[in-house]
Amino acid sequence: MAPAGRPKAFDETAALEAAMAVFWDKGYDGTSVADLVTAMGIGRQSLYDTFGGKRNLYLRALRHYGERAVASTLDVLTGPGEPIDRLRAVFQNWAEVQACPDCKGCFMAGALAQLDRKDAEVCALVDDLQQSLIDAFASAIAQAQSVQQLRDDIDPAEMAVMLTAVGHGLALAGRAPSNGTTIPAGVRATLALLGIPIPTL
Amino acid sequence: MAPAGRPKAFDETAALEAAMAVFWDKGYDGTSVADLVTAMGIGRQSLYDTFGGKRNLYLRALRHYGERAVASTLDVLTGPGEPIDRLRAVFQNWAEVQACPDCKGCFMAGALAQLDRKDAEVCALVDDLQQSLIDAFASAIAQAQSVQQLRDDIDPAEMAVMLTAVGHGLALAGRAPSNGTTIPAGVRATLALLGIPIPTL
DNA sequence: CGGCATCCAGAACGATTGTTCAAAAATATA
DNA sequence: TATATTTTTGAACAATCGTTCTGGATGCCG
Repeated sequence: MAPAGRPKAFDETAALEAAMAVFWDKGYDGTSVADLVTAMGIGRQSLYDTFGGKRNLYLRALRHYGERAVASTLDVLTGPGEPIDRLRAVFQNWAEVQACPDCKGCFMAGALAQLDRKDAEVCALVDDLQQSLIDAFASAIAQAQSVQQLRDDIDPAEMAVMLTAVGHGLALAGRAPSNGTTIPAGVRATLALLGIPIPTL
Repeated sequence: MAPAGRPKAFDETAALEAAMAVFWDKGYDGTSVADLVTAMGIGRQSLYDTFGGKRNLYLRALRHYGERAVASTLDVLTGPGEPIDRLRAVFQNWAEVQACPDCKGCFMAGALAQLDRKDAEVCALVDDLQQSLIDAFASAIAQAQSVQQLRDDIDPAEMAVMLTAVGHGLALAGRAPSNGTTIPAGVRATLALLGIPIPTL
């Protein structure tokens, strides 16, 4: 049953994504609630009623990012197609996303770097996302190895850790102004090192 | 000629390193000048007289980090010994440093992630440090390739970008609580992928 | 219609921020 | 000793922060 009263005049997830964009761009401490309300296009009171304050809003934005961006690469890794093609697709996608001039890196990586490590809630959330990424990588790697598409002298779990580290490192480099040339170079070297043929990048 | 007057009662570089530790741990926005003066053990006025405020102090801490930590791995990369041994030494050193329980990752990586990208001064400083790291890696890689210690089918510059990305990614992961197992795993996979034999890690 | 839930605008809250001012105490050089 | 410079302590600055309160307008439900 719908509650009696005036319905929300704004799309909650749209507002959440707007907030995520601001946090993504300026970091947690760098964004004020004034920035948020103008970017989200809602009143300050609505922000507190709906999201419960700045910190809760940030946590929701982080979860939303996990359900969107992380889940999308998760889908690619566990999707159909040859396992080696899925691995290549992930890195190619990352290269495209991160090399754009106004790229802001990875929201999760930024959260990992700038948030208080003693904040248990954020640490747990980020750890979960990162672990699910590593697991998906590991299983795709194991599949590729089992069909002789990838050298099998390296433990899939350890290789998965390394590949996510590459992703995070490139996402960090994506914040620098010179990302247009460094990101594709890093992706190219990674794929070459894995023995994955590259069409053109 | 020494200036007439009461000499400084504190060691300037020691205070700078204390400030760097705080910035390193809590980030720029996360540290207040009150945190700084207590950690540095000096008066608030002395901080402004000697370092010229919070922002200048942060810039000096960043430069100091560049002259210490970055320069030390630079020395290893360009130092004596077989080129492949120097590459391995760098990663082993990183693994040791980052896997300790209270590791704070890489100061430069943190600066890259949390500082305003529009801050030209910080961007230029970090870019310089990163580029010098990449260059040192590239030349060590090229040397290793020229003596058949490393596969030579990959461009040294691109491989260097990838390796620094791995370093930054692992430094980011080093901030997470589970760094004790993930960091050595990532380093192991990286060295194995390069075909560098690993003693025991 | 009448109550309820939401919206917006704006003022105000206390707390903390980075920074500066002021005066007394300390120690070097001349 | 006298002068100059720095140190320390403590107070105060204006600005911004996240948050809450107030009031009035709006629209769905029963």
